[in-house]
Amino acid sequence: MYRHLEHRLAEGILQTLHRRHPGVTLPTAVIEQPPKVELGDFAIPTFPFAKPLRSSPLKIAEEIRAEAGPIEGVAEMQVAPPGYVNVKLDRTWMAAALATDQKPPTEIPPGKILVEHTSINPNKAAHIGHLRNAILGDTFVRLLRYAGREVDVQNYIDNTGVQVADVVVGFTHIEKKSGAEIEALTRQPRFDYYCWDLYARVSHWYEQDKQNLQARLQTLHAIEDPNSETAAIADLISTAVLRRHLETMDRLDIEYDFLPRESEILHLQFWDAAFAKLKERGVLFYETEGKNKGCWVMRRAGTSKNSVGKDRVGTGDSPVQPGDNVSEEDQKVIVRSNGTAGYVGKDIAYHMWKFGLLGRDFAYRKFYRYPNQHDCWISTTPPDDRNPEKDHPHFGDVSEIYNVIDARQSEAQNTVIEALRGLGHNEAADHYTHFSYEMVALTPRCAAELGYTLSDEDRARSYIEVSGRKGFGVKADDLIDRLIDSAKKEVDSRHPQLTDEERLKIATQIAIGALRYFMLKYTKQSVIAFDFKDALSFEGETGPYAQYAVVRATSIFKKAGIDPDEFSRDVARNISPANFAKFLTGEAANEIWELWLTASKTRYVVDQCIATAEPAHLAKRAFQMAQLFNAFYHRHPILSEPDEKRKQFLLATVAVVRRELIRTLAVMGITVPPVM
RNA sequence: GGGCGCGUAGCUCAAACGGAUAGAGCAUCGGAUUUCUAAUCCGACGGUUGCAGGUUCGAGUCCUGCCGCGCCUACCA
Repeated sequence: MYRHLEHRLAEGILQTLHRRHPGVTLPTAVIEQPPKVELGDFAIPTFPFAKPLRSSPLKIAEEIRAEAGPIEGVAEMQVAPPGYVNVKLDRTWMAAALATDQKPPTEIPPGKILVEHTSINPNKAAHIGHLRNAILGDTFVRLLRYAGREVDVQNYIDNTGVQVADVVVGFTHIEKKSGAEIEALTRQPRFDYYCWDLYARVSHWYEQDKQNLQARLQTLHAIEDPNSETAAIADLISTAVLRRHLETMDRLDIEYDFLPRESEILHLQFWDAAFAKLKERGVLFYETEGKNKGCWVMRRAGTSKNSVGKDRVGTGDSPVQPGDNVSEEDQKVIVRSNGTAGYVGKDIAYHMWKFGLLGRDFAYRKFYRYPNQHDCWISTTPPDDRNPEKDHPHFGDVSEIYNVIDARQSEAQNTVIEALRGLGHNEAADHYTHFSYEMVALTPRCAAELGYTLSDEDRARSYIEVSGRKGFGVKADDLIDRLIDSAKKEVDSRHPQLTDEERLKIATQIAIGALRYFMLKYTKQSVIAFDFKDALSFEGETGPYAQYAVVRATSIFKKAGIDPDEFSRDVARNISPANFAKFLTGEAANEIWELWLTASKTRYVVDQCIATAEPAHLAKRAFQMAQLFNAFYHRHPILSEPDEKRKQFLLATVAVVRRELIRTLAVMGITVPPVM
């Protein structure tokens, strides 16, 4: 509702100015929020209009105030020096709209959006860094869906790369296990933990004797032949670990629609199709000398087109031609001299498929069914898989994509975008968003707590990077377990009358709320220095704080014997919102009005999060709303309120805030327990 | 060397598009409940937004230079 009024206001202002000053080109009106509610609900700085209108900001503000006709929902405008128009909403009108949950119609842009997130190498357990990725990605999916967009969620599985090969080496060369023995192990609970340790041992084994790296090369090569015993073992392991990852993420209510695998990108010759087009358009060129001799290379994204070429200095943006002078260090090898495509090459092919530009498709089968009966599909290769399903959803061929991938890969991501551009797919490139975020590292204290010995240098750092290769990090399931244990202790002591099952369910909701909030409260570009003390906190700016506010709101209704949703419907039907007027006017009402105003901004903040690709705004908002509510709760006893009309008004306030807070938390993937 | 990012209170972080007195949480100290459960609330303390210039009516935000830190810069993925 707030967002709707903002648009209406911006238009009204511009119309007024255009009417008064025909023919003058004006910048779009900036609508801001005044620093304090007393000042108003919207603020329009008039400074930007001063120059084009050759007038003073104050005069323009006065002009807007006097000349703008009535705007529905707006009660009054005030001029504030040095140059603002402060706009006050018609509080009663607004409250009526909110209490009855009116949603102005919105235009939903056409086209499907594909969000790729998680994409963990299926060779070891997920760790806290992967949690950040999945929680950011899943929340972004929920944001888009809240805004009415159609979204496919994909989790890319690199099941044929070095990392999987390394664990295969661990099983076959270090542990010397047979296929049958490995299969038995995959049935163990938390097989991914087993791989976590083994992966670290393999890295150590390589370091001990460089000769051991031969095993990696052989294994990597063998995996590419789908009929080999090694490929079968790799598939066994990666599939089992993948299943574990899905289970881990399922604990956090994170679901996927489709799991494209690298094995299919290889077997279905996606790369060949892409390679042909890339050569044809001159995006790739064959290097005939230097260290990249014999490779097909591409200009690295972000390197200047005319910084190196001897005869091309200053010639502008002519396209790269085969044999063009791109210095060695500006070259990105896409196809190795042995003819195999590297990671970026396969990624280009995959992204052409995402946009429906490749002319090929995966085969599909069902892989994982969630408790809510939602199916997650996986890619498959027809000759090997005799029963790919004919009746599958249509994946790919989308109009916009978001790739949740950490900041370290931004260059690779930009190279894929440049390749699309080079192929002439500017439209696709423009709708390709690298949803970049920083890593989760450990505080030195946390690292020490985990039993790692630190150098003096490490101790002085503010954070230390985790390393899957070294087995250094906090595993996702371990963290979730600890959070649940910790929450369970609190619930046990607070609600001994509940059954253990009930208490565990509540503890789980609290744990997930704490974890998801923790991962969302930092902006993406901030490195999270992880510490158990912060992550296990349930007080202050945390998920449980916001959950608790909702529980309080619910308990008021419970005590009164009223169903909050039913109450809201009754407000819509029976109670004239005009009754609210006297409780919403005047200085004393500002504090409660602020609560209503905040509650009106859900959609506004959702749009802001999407526009900036930053879910942290939403977490901030949930906390602010909970904070305002807790203060309100403390200040205004509701059930004991003697004035019946005022009591109804206060209850309506609680109902609206509760509803919007539940919605906001739901977009973050956080549910609210019945009691806390 | 080049590319990207960061530097804000003791600590961890906010402040979309340049806007009114730079805000939270934690920590520290002091207070609040016979009430709809205190996982709560109120208050105090805490700032030359790394440094120096510039643009602007206005800069934490934009530009230039410098200092410090991180990541990327593999025929790995």
